[in-house]
Amino acid sequence: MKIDPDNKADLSAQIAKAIRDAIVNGDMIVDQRLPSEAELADQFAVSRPTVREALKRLAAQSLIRTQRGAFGGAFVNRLSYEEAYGQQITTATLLLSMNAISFDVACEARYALERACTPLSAARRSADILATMRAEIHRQGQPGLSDESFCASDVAFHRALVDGAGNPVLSYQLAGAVEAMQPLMNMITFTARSREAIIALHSRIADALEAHTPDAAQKALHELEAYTLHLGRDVMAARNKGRGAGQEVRI
Amino acid sequence: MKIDPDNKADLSAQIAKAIRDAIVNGDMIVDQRLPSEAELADQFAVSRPTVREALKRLAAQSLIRTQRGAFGGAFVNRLSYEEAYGQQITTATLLLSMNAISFDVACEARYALERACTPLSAARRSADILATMRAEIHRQGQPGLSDESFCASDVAFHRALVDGAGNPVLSYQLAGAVEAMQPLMNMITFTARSREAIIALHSRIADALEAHTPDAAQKALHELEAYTLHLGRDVMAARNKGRGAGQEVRI
DNA sequence: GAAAATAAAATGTCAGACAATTAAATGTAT
DNA sequence: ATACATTTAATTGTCTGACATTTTATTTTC
Repeated sequence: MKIDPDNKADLSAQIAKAIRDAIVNGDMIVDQRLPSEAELADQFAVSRPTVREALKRLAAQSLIRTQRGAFGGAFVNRLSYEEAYGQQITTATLLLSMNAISFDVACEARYALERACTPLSAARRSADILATMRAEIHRQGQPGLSDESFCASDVAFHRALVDGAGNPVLSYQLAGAVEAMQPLMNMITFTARSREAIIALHSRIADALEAHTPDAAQKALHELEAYTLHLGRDVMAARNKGRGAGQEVRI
Repeated sequence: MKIDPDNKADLSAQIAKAIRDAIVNGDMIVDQRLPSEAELADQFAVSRPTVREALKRLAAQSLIRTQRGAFGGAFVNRLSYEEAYGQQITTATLLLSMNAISFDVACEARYALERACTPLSAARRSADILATMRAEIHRQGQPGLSDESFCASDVAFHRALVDGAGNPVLSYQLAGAVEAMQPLMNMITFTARSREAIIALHSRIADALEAHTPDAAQKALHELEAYTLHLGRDVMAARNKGRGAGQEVRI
């Protein structure tokens, strides 16, 4: 791992890469202690600040954690689901916000992913998950609920649908997708009219899961996608009126 | 953004968070230049090495890029699909390799995600994608192909299936899932026997996409999942023989 | 034997310097 | 006047050395 060819790229980036490779390849295992900063500086023949920059890069990716004091140091970190969730959401959010993604594409991806979970959720949905969904539906029907709160509840509902599949890997993968698209979806829920229709479809989905009828859930989800797409296009059209723009939108 | 309360956490982490928030919230837009390291050190009332550590953290997440020389500096980076892919794959790989994920759970998640793409792929599959799939199938049938090469080809085939949906957001979301599970899948393709069955199912999937028959593709994918699961369980059983272990496995 | 003081090891932070790189500004020759 | 070379200034990259802070192990003291 100590190799460091004499190319002219950032030393700290090269060192970070060497250590990252060692971790990903399994040469260093979870909770293993890295050499101290001073020792690493020696090994790589660089100064301590350079080593520190490399370590901060790894820390930013949750690959290592550091502990101060005697017998402290940098340790290979076990990447938890929570940390991975967070990174996933940040990355997905930035990807969507920085690149002109058409509403259609984002919407399609979101519902395609959710449909992947629906059969599993219908088979396994726990009483807990169902209760969450019912509670969110009830909340969405409250008069005077702000747009932000409605959207947050919408996200919570869809997350429950995903979590209902009882597969943590799926939940991890989809959390980013669903949460990152919230700002996009926010735009289309500002009328009381659309809320009613959305709530009705949410109820149908919850009913279908409760009845263990995946096809019915799938159908309701498809209708929700079509309705969302329809509303989204209306909003886009209104937005772009007089601007002559296409469907591309910066969220 | 300059605020920095006097809590006792790492200064560089706090500064990184402040800048990251500014970027995520849209206070700083793509390609905008950050103040120079010296200016940031002034603003946050810390030393330049501390600022640099913060910037390296952000660079590790592809949030900024730096340029040397006059009129250089740190700039907000447009997160590209490629960079996001890479991070996704790294994160997913570590998540799976560091946490004891049962083969069943990983397998289920992978095929659930792929099934989400299949209807779209069947509707839109380009000649290009079909050609890729056919080429990979042909490659998989070559005698003397190493296990590693077979697995790489398998991954390429499944990526083509995903990319066939023609939705970059979906491709991004699934790239990590599919690639991260490669090591898991590697274990189950070491017999010539299983290769034949897998190739046959790949062909059926390609045929179904070409014929625009999503149901047939879905059915073949289901069978592939069942077969994969079956093989995987055999491998697990053989592995754990005499160890009295459960199904959990460290990849 | 228990509590307090001490020592040691490590990360966190700072200050100041120099090297390397890059684009703009300036100068020079054709 | 234009093309090319030189200088200059700004900025990141790196180094050295020091001190502060935190944490654990050890030693001392009662």
